[in-house]
Amino acid sequence: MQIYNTLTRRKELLTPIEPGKVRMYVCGMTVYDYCHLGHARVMVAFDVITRYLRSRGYEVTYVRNITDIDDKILTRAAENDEPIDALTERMIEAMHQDEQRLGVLPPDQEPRATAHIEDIVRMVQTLIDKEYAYAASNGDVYYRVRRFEGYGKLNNRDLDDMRSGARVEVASAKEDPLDFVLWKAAKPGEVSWSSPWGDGRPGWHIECSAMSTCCLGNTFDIHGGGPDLTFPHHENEIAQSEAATGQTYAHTWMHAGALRVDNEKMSKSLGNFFTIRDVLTAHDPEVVRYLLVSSHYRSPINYAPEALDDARRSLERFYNALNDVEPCEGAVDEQYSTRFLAAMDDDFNTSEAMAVLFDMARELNRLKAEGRPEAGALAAELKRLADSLGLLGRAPDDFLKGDGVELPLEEAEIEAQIQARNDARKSGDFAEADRIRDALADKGILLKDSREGTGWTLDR
RNA sequence: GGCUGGAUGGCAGAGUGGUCAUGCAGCGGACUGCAACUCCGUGUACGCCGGUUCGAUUCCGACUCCAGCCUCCA
Repeated sequence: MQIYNTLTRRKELLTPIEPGKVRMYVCGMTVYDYCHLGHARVMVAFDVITRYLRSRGYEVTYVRNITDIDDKILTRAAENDEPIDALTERMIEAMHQDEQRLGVLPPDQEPRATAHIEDIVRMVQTLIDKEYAYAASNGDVYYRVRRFEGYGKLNNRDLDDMRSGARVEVASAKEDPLDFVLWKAAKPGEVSWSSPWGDGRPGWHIECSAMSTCCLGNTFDIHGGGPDLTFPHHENEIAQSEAATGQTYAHTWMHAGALRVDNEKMSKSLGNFFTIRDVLTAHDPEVVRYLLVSSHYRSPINYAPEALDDARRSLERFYNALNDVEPCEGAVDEQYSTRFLAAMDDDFNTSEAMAVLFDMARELNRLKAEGRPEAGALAAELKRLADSLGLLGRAPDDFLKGDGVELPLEEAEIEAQIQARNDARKSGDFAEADRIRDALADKGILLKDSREGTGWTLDR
């Protein structure tokens, strides 16, 4: 199993600290708003990674945090005139719904920053004791970046290069402009926790260091996140954790590619984002997931409605192939799983893995056409492999007939029309038969004649 | 300016030093009453200029362009 490591900028063999076990931490959401497709991409990417590693026999402990205290949360709660807890609970629940609809399995642990204040304070104190941090005159505690030798190693960045670009903060209490905040002093009336340095709240980076260490130990196997977290967030995490523990923080750093719109990153600050829930009102969740899985996790994906149409047509191909086959036990040509595993073992190459699945679908269609009994075993194998990508888990009919989407006609009415058309066909009245078919097609019901009879699918 | 990636056929998107990615769309054929589904067949694709090589889309160098990070962002 090879994985691309952002830290070393090359693929490396996965060698878990504890044989057979993988401990993974992924930076999660700041819960002040609904998740957008960029978030979906990260969730799905690490969901596939987790599913696949498990299917390969690894015992994975997947931790993804929730940032439930932060400036943006305070601002939004104030704007809404809503208690902070109410806002964050609402958004967490929405996030769980979104995930669940996208077929993302819950992480094993979902620590919240506000539940780990003690751990955070303890880590800040350790950093102060080791002189990697200092309490400033304004009540903030800062990390002394220049004291940490390895600073910049994740991003291959030189401190002096950064310095020229760093903004000069007006009246800063920092010793050095590069220093970043570990603990923020509370302004009057703000939500706060008490600490040796006065009332305040944690800085953003420290919570991840504290919670990951807390849940997974000083050193763990994989640390992941979105593409925009490499700097400064992950760089700062390394500085905090390695200074505090004196040990390597994470072995492998994994970053998902950006989700773009019109060739620009989808992000809240650019305001060009689509929320997951909005997209799901018009598109089947599995179609959205398919779009996210069909590209390699590190490549950028350009979001466009046409891309979703393509994704839907591709899934239709799979479900058409799986339709009218009862999956069952049986021998299957091993080349499929061999190729699939080889692709996935190479840094989770889902695109290549999908190509194998399409080959299986073609073969399945052939077997079906010939009425061969091996079709059932091949269908089962196709579903089994696709399951490690979180795809093709439904009954084909559910997907092809809309699954929950409101139908333009009652099912019984559709069946009645099909019966009427078949009667017309039998009596040679093809004009009437075609009229019925066209009328149904106008409503989005597409008919398919086969040896077994006439079926239908919903055209979305 | 610094640091990362990237540029592949109509579109999306893998990959490889010399025979097929794959999907969608298109075209031809089969099946069908006609369609749909499906099957078979089908495409002078690898940004530009040099270099290495018997041979480069694939390796090396320059160039152009695109994106991300350098500020909160997944």
